[in-house]
Amino acid sequence: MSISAAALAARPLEQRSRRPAHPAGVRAYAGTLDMMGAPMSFSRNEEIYGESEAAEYLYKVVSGAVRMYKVLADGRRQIGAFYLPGDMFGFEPADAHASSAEAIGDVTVLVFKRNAVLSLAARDSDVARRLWEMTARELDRSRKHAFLLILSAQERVASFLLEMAARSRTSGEIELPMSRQDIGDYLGLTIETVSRTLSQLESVGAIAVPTARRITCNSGTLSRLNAC
Amino acid sequence: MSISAAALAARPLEQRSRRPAHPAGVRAYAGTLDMMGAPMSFSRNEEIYGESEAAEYLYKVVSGAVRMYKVLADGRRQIGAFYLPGDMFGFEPADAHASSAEAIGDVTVLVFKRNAVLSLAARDSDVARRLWEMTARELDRSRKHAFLLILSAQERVASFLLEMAARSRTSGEIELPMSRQDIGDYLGLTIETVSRTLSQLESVGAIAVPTARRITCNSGTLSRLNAC
DNA sequence: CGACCATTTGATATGGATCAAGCGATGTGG
DNA sequence: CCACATCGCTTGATCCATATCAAATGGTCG
Repeated sequence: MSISAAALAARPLEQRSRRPAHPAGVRAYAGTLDMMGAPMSFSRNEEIYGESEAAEYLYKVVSGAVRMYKVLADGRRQIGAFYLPGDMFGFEPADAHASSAEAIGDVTVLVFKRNAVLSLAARDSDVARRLWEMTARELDRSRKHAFLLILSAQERVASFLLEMAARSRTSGEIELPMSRQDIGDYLGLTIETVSRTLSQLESVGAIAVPTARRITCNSGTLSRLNAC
Repeated sequence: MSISAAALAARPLEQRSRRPAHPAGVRAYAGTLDMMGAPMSFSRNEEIYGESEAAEYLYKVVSGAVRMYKVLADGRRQIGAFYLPGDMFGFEPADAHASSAEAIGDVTVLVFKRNAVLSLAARDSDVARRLWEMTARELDRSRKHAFLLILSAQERVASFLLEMAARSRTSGEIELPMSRQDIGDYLGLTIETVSRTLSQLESVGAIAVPTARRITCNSGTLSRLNAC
């Protein structure tokens, strides 16, 4: 668990924003919101924002993957969501973050001033609508996540794989950006259980695992084990 | 589990709206949104809306309590949220409900046409902001709920009691509107475990349980068992 | 008073956690 | 270029928290 490394990276956002003029992979964006975003990069395990920090920014993933999580006093960690390219994150009902966010691998995001977005939304009802839609979609994801956590280990892992497959829209083959520990902390399982369950799904022919991070899903068989 | 009774009540919303002109407990409301609400009553275990029904309305609880839930094919049920007087519910990112909602006891709600609210929001940025805030608050609740589900039984029950105590703002004494089964389905535990855990919390002096539905909390002691 | 339903309590079973090794890939220094 | 250290993952053995099965208790309503 790279908590200490992350904590180390927790300096004020301003200091970090030595932003390259045109970072790799950032194209010209059309939407009003997208125009405002400043590109910014984070390296593996670097903290993007920390719990109880002021929620000054909204983020949109350009490349890489992000984990949003909370840690309890005794070290238990729950990952509340993974964010993949195209996803926005950083929404908070309050002015302070209730969770932390870290780069899983190297990550590029677009950063938006929360206040700027909010005041823009106050004037432009279209922006307001999009803001609401994104929050509502996030709510939907969160509810689905909560729903996962009452299922059996096999159902949780199957649902997770189906979710990732759907989101990375490379039907079949998925390249997991996160470790088994991350998966476990997202699903409320230990790494051992995640690993065993994957092996079991493989032996049943629901998936193939050519390398640890690459999984080929048999969506039909997986869905049948899924219970949702 | 009153599933069959609920299913029985699943007739179109229009048919149900033999609304009394001035149902008990409905005061005059000031806000723009509140002005538009039509009061409506539901009796114990009556369905308010069903999964995959069109999400045509938003609701605000006036009196009573509501459970929002999903049921799996094999009968497992998860309650995603409880709504108490003052809470709004029925927000959905899509046009169809992803869950069902039922009256726990007798309930009075105000009903709002979703389209009317949305088009009002498109014109009035203040309404739009309130809509967004409510959705964001709901998101926050959902995340907290997901977080609950990775804790131990004792931590879940303690958190639940603290949440209910905070929401019913009658510090100390809480009157639970829901059954042990409801609590279990909300916390991802069986009724037996809920019951045992309450007994145990009582024996430790963290709570008193004069009657099954009435619980006196020792917030200090409870928080210490809470881990959050 | 009696029937019914919700809740509590007890006995046992089990899925996943924990503890403990082993394995394979990746990277580093000699 | 290879030996070795490291790290992430897998597999095995055992334990424990909670589920399940079963029965007793209590509260409510006819």
